[in-house]
Amino acid sequence: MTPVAIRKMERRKTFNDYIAKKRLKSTKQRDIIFDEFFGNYMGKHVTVEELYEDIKKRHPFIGFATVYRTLKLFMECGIASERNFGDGKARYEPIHSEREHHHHMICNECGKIYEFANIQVESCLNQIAKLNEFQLTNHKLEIYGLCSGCRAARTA
Amino acid sequence: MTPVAIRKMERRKTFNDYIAKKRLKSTKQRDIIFDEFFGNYMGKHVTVEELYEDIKKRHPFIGFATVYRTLKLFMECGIASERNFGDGKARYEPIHSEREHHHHMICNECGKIYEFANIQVESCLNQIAKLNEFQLTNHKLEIYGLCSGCRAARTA
DNA sequence: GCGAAATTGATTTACGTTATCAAATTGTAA
DNA sequence: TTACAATTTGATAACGTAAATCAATTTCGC
Repeated sequence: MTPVAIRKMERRKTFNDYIAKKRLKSTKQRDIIFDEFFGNYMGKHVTVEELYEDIKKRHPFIGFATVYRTLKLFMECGIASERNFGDGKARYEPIHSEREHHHHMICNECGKIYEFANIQVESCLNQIAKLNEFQLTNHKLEIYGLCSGCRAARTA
Repeated sequence: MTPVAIRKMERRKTFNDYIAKKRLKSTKQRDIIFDEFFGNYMGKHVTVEELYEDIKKRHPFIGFATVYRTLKLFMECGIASERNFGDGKARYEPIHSEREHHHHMICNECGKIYEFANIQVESCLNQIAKLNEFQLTNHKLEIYGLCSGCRAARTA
């Protein structure tokens, strides 16, 4: 089994446990949305609309509101994260692992989103939180600027 | 003159220069919004509505759209920054100084916003940008969690 | 299978932000 | 100062995302 498949199984367990704990119900819509989201969007940043359009191809009976609600559910149980890069649309991303937090560099010119992770930053933040007696649950770090490609294009 | 007053004057000059460079016009509405924003909201994070309501008390003739547009103008010339803490409303903040970048800790319980600055984080980010050939223009860092007060209240 | 509770999906509603446009204001050049 | 072009204003409409609504359907414990 590939690492991605294992990760998907882990998320599935977390989701099922959450459903059970909260006395929610397991439905085929939630299964479909889960499969689509964790099958095709690992490492991606998808808007609700994009995900909805994608799912509709194979499952035309699924409603827009259900996709919305299910993504919120994924967030609640901690298997997805929401990001906002300033274009007005929320973007959702399956969480890879609890340990490895990563961040984003967004190019102001072409809009491409690059990911990076940095241990130093993480330990800095933990120190800061500790110093301020703040119990850290999550954090977001975004760098805006010009990617190497657009920079080259500009000077050309 | 207080440091805050000096800073306000510096921002004023930046704004005037920007107006002149772009061949825009100096209006009494812009003056009023500038005074209010840089007079009462240094170190605060104000929504457009809050600022509008505040201004309306003394200047009932000012329009909502004008406040919006003027804040965008402040952003364009780099004397204000826009933040989004996940409640759907954009918040604006006068920029203290070009050098000292600061960040935010947001309590998930009481919603209070705490500020912090950290040189180590800044240098980390500069390194990361350099490594990825990314030309950094600005960045946002937000820590979400539980502040010490709410943590104490929860265990009590 | 029964029934309470949750979910769905189509739709409406809410809300923050942006666009529109006629009227007013500003800056400039004569 | 006057005239004129360009910008700005303010009220309102339009827009787009997210949330709320609600009857019909589905799930799940009994």
